[in-house]
Amino acid sequence: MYFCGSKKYTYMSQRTKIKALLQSQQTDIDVTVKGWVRAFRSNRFIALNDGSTNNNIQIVVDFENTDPALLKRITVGAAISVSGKLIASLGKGQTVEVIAANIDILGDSDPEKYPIQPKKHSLEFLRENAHLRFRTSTFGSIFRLRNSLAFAVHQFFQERGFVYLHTPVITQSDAEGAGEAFHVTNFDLNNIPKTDTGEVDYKQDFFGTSTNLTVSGQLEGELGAMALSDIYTFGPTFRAENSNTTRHLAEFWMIEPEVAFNDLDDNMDLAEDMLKYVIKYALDKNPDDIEFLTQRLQEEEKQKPQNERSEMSLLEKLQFCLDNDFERLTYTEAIDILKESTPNKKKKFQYPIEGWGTDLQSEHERYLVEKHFKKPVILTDYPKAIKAFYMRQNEPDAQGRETVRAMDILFPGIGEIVGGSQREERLDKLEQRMDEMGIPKDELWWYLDTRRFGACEHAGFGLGFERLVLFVTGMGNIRDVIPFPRFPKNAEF
RNA sequence: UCCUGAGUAGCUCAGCUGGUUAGAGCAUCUGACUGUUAAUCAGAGGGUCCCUGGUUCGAGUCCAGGCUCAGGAGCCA
Repeated sequence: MYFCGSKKYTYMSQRTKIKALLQSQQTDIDVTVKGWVRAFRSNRFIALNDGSTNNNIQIVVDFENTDPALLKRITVGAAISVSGKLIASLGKGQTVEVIAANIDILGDSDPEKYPIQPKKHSLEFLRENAHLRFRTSTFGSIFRLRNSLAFAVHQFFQERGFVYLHTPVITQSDAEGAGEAFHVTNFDLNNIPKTDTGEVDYKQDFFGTSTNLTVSGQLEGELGAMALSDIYTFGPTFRAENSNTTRHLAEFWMIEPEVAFNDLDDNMDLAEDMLKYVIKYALDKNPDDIEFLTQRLQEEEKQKPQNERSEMSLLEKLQFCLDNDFERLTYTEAIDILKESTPNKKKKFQYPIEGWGTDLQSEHERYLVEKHFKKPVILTDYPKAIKAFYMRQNEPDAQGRETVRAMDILFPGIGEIVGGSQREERLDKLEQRMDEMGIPKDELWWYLDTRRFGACEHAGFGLGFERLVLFVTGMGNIRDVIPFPRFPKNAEF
């Protein structure tokens, strides 16, 4: 426990973290190190890890002069404390090692029962052991990177004077229509109060109304931006969609900046700057983890046929992303490119491009990003009919086609990582659109008030944090980049 | 939710057209060895073949239904 007060507490009693030991310029010094045993070889060499880095420190045990009963308890997964001398390593493979003078077993780990072995495990198996998977090199690296990215997000916005706004997790309506919401209720589900007409009587529920978990903080975010100018949210978001993919979670973290007086171009600049900033931060802060995951991905790609392997390594992909401007084009331009594309002409698309107005399929987005431009792409000005009610309407073009000021950022291997728009600030246009789409205006009276009192141009976007972590770690399944994933048929841990 | 594939030892997997006692590598245990890096060598233990039902003299294998997982699609971030 760490207390603030008149007395000073050291919260790491004489323990040196392994990251610091491995970087130590000094040798022949006495140290104490604590961690979990990753491997114990030849009764002599302990690979010890404490999570401060993906590298282990080697502990050398004088087994001939150590109690055999103690040696038997140095098993994979055990927590131990070692004090001894840090020396330049006598063997190859590491620069320094600790010659153990004293070893304490802090917590035993029964080798017959401990599931994590010093070998390759499948990601599926580790997902079933999510409580222990932090102890593997891969997941250690993933969650250190996730931490760095989260911190970098805050630092990016804080440096620019944004206000971190906490939007509610429990909301009254699913007005945005951004997917199915989870209901929140305090009713006894075996005895739900009904009205005379047989409908659920929400008046008797905790909030006196039907409530659910938030599907987006955007609408509340806009309220903040209409006074604080520049805000962002960063919190959990919930969707009850029955999505079974490598890119969807029922509980995920979303970053949603909302900026007054910004138009769509400003919005795109902000999103691109932010993505580059946080990726650069991760590269600078966690080079060892990126390096490890780069190698992991290379090993994994060796299993694939040649034509499915990616041209760039993970490290190269991240660097490439920093060094190049994202390609910006309109939906209409994208349709023209797709129409003229080889796969479309050769009828290789499962959904051929037939005309203007329908939404792009995953295969089309992948073609644009991975084959045509070979870099991140920002698509703008989508057809009005396929986008949300709050997006600002453009003037119809010469052919009478109606679009809105939307933007989607598409990343290689991930697809849509950011979705955003300039918002419709004109009350009449907004109300008309809500009527057309059947959005209840009375429930959103507070949202419409921002258009009644001091409305102004503004824009924002939503970034799926796990999709960003997917990209930076090079992992293939979104369930592996959040500590305890929530998805259909699974809420374990 | 749809399509495809999978479920066999703690893990990763093999098991052919149904046929005695279901196999391998790694892990574990015992012993040997001791500057190892996925240590090595010898031996041992370890199975509800996902579940339920069916066909058959006989089912890990065939059929039906279900459950779970993976990949792809849809929805989206």
